[in-house]
Amino acid sequence: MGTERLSSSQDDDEVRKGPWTMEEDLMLMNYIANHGEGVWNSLAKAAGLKRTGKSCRLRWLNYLRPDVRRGNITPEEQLLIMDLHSKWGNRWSKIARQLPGRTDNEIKNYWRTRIQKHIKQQGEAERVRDQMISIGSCSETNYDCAISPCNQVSSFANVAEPMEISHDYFPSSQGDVEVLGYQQTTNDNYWSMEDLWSMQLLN
DNA sequence: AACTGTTCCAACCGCTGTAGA
DNA sequence: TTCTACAGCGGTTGGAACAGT
Repeated sequence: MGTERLSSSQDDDEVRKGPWTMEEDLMLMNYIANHGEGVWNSLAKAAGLKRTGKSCRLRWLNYLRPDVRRGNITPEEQLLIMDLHSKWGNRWSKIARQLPGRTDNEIKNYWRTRIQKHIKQQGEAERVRDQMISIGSCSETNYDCAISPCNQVSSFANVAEPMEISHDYFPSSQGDVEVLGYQQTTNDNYWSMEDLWSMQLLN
């Protein structure tokens, strides 16, 4: 990324990398508006862009396409992503096709950031639990550590590959709770929604 | 205000599948 | 059958933006 090159007479023949400039965007948009999409390598040359066809394709599909929607993934979309991911795993493009205007890249990024957050949170929770168990101070009445299903679905490190068991990623944001129509009302719930998903999938 | 850590996402890379010669 | 070019996909990374101290 940080490899963006400023144009110079020496670099004129080189392939540009890095962030797209407004001028490049306009060139690509104008060309496609006039000629339509085509073979991307020749399109890049014909449009006068010093980019690879691959780069042009990616820029168009993920950013410039008129019907592309970015940001503000709705709770409904969240739910659909979760559902489809449980069926198909990391088939981002397949999932994206079910969400009009969304790109595989965006869904992939969205998923990854959620997962990474969850790995961290769960990892910390497990470490605390382990410590509590090891010192024998785990209360049966107010702490869910003893037989927590979190210990069965060990971590997202495992989930990353076989995503089929990944429903336990449910983030704890309010929107998700609304989507689920399920709310944990007290702190003595032994099974979180994450855990319920895990159990369902393990069965 | 300055610094540091974290999050998010645009873009790249490498690989695979497919079509055509 | 093999080779080449291209499209498409999923994984990864770099850095800007943001949040916290």
